[in-house]
Amino acid sequence: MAGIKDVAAEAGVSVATVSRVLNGHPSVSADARTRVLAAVQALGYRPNAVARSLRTDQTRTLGLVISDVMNPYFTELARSVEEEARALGYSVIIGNADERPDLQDHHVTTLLDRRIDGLLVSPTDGGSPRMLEAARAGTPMVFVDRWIPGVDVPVVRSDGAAAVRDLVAHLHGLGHRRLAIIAGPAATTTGRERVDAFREALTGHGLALPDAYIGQGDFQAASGRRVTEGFLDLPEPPEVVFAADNLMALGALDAVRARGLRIPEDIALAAFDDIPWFTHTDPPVTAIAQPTGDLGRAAVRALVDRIGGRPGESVTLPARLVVRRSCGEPPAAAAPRPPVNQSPKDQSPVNQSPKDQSPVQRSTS
Amino acid sequence: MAGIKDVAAEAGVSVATVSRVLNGHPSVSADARTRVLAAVQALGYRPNAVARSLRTDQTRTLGLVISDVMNPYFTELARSVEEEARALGYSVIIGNADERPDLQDHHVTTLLDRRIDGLLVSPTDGGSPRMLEAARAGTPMVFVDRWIPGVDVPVVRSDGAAAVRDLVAHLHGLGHRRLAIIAGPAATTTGRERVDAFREALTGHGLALPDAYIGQGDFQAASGRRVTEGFLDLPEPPEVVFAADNLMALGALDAVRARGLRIPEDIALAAFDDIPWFTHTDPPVTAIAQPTGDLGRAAVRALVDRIGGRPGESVTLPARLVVRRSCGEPPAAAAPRPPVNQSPKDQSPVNQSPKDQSPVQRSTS
DNA sequence: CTGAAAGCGCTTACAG
DNA sequence: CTGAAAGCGCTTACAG
Repeated sequence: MAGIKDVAAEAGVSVATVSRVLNGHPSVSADARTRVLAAVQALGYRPNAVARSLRTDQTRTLGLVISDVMNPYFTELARSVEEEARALGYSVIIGNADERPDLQDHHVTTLLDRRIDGLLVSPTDGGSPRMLEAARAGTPMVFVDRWIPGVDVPVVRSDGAAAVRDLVAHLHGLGHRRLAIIAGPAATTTGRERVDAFREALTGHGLALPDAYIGQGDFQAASGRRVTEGFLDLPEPPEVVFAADNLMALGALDAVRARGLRIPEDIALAAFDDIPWFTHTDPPVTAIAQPTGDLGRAAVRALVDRIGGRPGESVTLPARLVVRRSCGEPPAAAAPRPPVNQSPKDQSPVNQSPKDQSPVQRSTS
Repeated sequence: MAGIKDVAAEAGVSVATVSRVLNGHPSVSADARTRVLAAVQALGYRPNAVARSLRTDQTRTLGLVISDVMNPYFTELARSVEEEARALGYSVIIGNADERPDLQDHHVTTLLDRRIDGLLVSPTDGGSPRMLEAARAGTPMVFVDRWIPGVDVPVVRSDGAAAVRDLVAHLHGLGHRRLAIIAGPAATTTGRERVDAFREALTGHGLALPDAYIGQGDFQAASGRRVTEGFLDLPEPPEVVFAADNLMALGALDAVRARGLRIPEDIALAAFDDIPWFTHTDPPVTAIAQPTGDLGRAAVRALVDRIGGRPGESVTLPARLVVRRSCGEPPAAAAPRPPVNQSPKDQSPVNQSPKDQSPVQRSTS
């Protein structure tokens, strides 16, 4: 593979000059520039990014550590992150923690060893050692989706509280009174917040959230199934199961189906995180949709700001309720608060435009 | 950040000695080793992978260029690739081509600039310039899922011909005679092969595949929708639509639903590539499942072999038919050839073990 | 067993 | 505008 020396020789200049034209340095004669460019072309020369990184101390690479690639929500997040990063001249290396703190640490370590310029993390837990260390050491970093309280890093996330209130109002309007939740890990902010938002919304309607109606899941399908089975075994099973993510909703569907029960007649189901397939499940699943693409893009911009020494903006975007049929047919008129996006067509999200929504709330970290 | 010099100073040895203990070189005194290790510990030293790569000319990194991350099939493939790579001491950088040759080339270029040790590709097309160039230049490379004829690189893929025959037999047994296919891009091997296999299977039953029943899709949901609408507009619409991937099947579901038609009563649907959600769609979708995890792992092993100078084994694994209800209720007994995996429970794949299946056919490239 | 030194492929002050 | 030279953080023959 041709190196910079070969190009210099071919062009009849020094490697310094080659480097200058390659990096757009102004002081190069037109003649030299032409010859260098020709040589580059002739040899098919491509600069060695490893050597350049060592010298310049920057890799133009971002690390993204997510909790679970198999979760469509994170897949979409990863996709939008890569897009925005590419637009800004960065590559991204994805590390999949699979909801395991040890794997998360493995990826953080590997990424840091490779001297990535900045780190985007959706923490699996309260903070694995290496991750906390990275934050303390001043590595440019921003949290997406999930974050760790007390760590001074910008947070880009969505606030589902209003949507959860809409959901509970919708359920209450449908006559449901015994509502249960499949919670995510308490070690995650999203795990906690969604339960809190749900509980508060219930309180608003004079309803309680008994411990028996809080099932501990781990954001994976199997746990959704297990928890739902537990709910169904209760002397007084809930009328509604709200899964805190889409994979646990899949598990809940598995469990309900295995018992031969019908949704929503026998039990209603709703989920946090919307996905295209929810339009086509039996029945279509009522869900809370996040502006995932916007989150990914905002997170990259915040991180690139930090890398550039600027403050880096924390962003909170609203989620929204998408009503479908899994909680029961809403009465023709008179919903307590008009549910959003309840079009009869209800097109699958895959066909929609990528610009999800606009921010509702912003604050500088 | 502490460098090797700091460690050397702290331990009272030369950097050469530090390097030796870090790399497990045998000729180091026990005493020196102890002191170095203590210094490493004390300083929290981590070797700079960039510098090491420059020196050793290897990055311990694999590049994976896939056609579409948002496709659950490729997500799973990427996951298994990363797992196996990690087990073998490699990191992987994923490039998402989004079915665009120009983006594919962008990622190949970026990956090569970073001097990855080997490249795993599922080509989007007949071969973008930079990719062909990489193959010609002798970059260790292997194709997964899709490949390019005439390029001398090991291929790890699955053969769906037998499963497609099973599918057609199943459909024929159900009384269907007008069968249509939503094809993938003709520039991809999987795009072509699935149509060919379908046509041949039809011929086996004395059925033809008229041009009007071959819709040109691009493996994306929108194309599945568009093609299906075209089918439904035909004077004599097909009785069955077979989508060549799961995203186009999603689009087909959208289209059928928008027309207010029922599956399988009004039109039957089957898909290539199985996903957990197919169990819960309305109705559950009959699909052809690939041993995705096995493919990813075999591909990594083949690539690591090539990197190590060994030949690198091409592998072909069989896909299998999973019968559900989207093509009609099979007659209680007497299926023409017993469809595989038609358990009444039909558990969602998410709960199954990761070891998919064993190879049926192997050949050394 | 150990250290001084060269060198991986670049970039960038420093002179001229 | 241009080139010689230093140096980024490592690894590895080469002497000793």
